[in-house]
Amino acid sequence: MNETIILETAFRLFTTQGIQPFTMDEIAARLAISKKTLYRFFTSRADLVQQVCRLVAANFNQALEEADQADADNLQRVLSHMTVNMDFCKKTSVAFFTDLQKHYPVEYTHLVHTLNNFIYPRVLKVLEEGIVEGVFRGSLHPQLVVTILQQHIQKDFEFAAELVNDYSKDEVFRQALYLFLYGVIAPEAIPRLENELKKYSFATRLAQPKEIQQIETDQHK
Amino acid sequence: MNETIILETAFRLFTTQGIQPFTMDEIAARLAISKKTLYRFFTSRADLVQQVCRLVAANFNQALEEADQADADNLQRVLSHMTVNMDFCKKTSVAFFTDLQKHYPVEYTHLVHTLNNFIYPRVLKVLEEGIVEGVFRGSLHPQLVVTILQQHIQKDFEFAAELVNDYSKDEVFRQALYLFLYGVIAPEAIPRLENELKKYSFATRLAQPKEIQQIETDQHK
DNA sequence: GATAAAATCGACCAATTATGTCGAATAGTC
DNA sequence: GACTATTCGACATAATTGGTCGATTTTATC
Repeated sequence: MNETIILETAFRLFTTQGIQPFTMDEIAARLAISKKTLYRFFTSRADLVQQVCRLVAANFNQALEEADQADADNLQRVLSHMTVNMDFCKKTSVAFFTDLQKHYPVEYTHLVHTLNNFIYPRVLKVLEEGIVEGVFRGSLHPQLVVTILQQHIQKDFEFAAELVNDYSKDEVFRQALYLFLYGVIAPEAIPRLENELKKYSFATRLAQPKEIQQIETDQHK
Repeated sequence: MNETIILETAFRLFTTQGIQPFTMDEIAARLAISKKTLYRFFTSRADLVQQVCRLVAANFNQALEEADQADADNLQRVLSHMTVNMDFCKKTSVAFFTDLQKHYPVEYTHLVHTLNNFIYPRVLKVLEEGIVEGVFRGSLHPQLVVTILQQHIQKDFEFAAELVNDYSKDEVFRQALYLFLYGVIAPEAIPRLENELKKYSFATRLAQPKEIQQIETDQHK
């Protein structure tokens, strides 16, 4: 048994289903190891949680850096940044954050701070450059917009968690994304935006039943 | 404060986020009442859980009865039954069932039994009639198919919960639904099925971004 | 507005549950 | 077979949570 396997298992369980449902006994049982072994690699539960948080942050940053690698203009960059963020929100259960906030408040604050510091400076920079370039509306106050965006995403995240009922998480984030993009884009750049969005439509379209498209085609015959 | 409000709050919290995350203190706090008041309406936590389960069952049955009201043939009935079931799966968090199974095993068994008894006899009857009518394949063993269906849905439910990551719950259940429908339908009734499915497409289409449709239309200009 | 009854509060206790420890057992190496 | 490294799971201790109860507030009635 090694540290990586334990950490990755904990990461998967915690981020998808929350921290509290998994006791140290439970985790050890799932890995088919004893608690003693578990405590050999992680000095305490708090230690395990902290390392999972680091992994969360590292993954998020890595996704952003990969997005940055691509040769892209400012419109494309803001889109890819937002997509990374959206995917992160979809992948991560709110339970993870609520459990973290309640039981490891310091760690929670730190993680949120870290995540924000990864994405918002990037978005800010791209917004500022894009405004100069004319792709985003000149009336935008970039710093303020980024702060507001930060608030909105947090709310959407909580909202999506409670409303899995009627709308899919997917749809909530997609709508919020569009709201933001059309909110910042300069009117004359709208066609460009829609063209860029089309490139992303493949990913979002996975959620659309092929059967129905088929049926419609049949109808048109 | 009255019993209904408490019960409905607990119902909403439990079914969407699981039972264990909500202590009696937490529930009381959310309702802005004291524990004493809470215990005036529900003699124990087990009592509250039990009543929530009854409400779950009642809602499920009501949805099925409403579906039965409509004047429909056997194909339409099987579709509406399956849709009710699918919606129920989408609305209800797995955490609710896993918590129930672990901490209130008797209640769990009873609820599952009750839910199954609501839906599967209905599906069985419609399948049997539909086979005679020729809308479903004559080679089907209805009783066996229903039992298998029951197993499959349970698995899909667990699966959907773990994979919220990459696919939306929506899509998992939709694919499973199509798999079942095309699995039982008689080849000659496929056009009818596809026609019926089209009526449901509105509901499933909510998940499709209007913007993208718009963009596509623009492209075609 | 005085009095009684009903409802509410939240501190408290007891029981459950979880974390973290430790001696014993097992596996591997020379 | 002796020595080391690793694993096991029972157990003690700490933390959490279900459930109780007297004190207090609110409501109803005269």
